[in-house]
Amino acid sequence: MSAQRADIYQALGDPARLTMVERLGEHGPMTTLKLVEGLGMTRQAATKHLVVLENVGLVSSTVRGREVIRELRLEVLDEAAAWLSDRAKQWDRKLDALKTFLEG
Amino acid sequence: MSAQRADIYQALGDPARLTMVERLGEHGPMTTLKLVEGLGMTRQAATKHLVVLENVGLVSSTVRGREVIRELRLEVLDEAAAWLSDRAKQWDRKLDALKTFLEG
DNA sequence: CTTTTATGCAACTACGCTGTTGCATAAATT
DNA sequence: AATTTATGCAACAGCGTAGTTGCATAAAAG
Repeated sequence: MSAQRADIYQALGDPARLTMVERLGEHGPMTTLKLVEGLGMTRQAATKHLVVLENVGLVSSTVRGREVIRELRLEVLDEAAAWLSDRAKQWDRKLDALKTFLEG
Repeated sequence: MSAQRADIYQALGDPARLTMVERLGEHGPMTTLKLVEGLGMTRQAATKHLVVLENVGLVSSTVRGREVIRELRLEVLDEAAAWLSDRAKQWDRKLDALKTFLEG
């Protein structure tokens, strides 16, 4: 149902996580420490946010030596964006038709 | 910053609220009681969700007699969808350029 | 080999969110 | 006028989330 669907928007619905997503989109894959810079929170807090993003598939991680590289999964973000766009368009037509029906 | 931005996705990030948005999009404006049908929760719980949706501008309400009619604000939903779409496209180009740069 | 760096895991606190019940109000209905 | 219907408001419980600190580990650097 809408449960899984909602999870992605919930993941995006936190300022810290949205900022992380933006950073990954603007500058490409990076480590946890790079991501946490300027966020005003500890590394552990940031890690938790990254786990949330990973659980919904928005971010993937690769271990490289002692580092963990986090990467934005654009396909997933794109799918989430497209779903909203499609619904918005679809409902626009539907509600428009409903409106003209009620008026006419 | 991303705080206000995140609020909209957080509002969408709950199964009950997302279902309400879908219902409003599919069937047009309706009362709280119509909206709560089949959601498996009390009217009061549903009202709280509707307040959340209203606070971020996704839903507006009109009092008609003893009823309150809730309506989906498509412009706001559309804006939220467009923002995600735009970012997804923008980052796709950016990360693609970064990738070919690193490879080449 | 010692030290620094990057990270994970666990326990704990604080707070907010979701949902409930109970009561009050005000508009339709009969 | 009495009843039903649609709603709001407030207090409360439960639970999850966001954040912290502290300790452990393992790779890189010196």
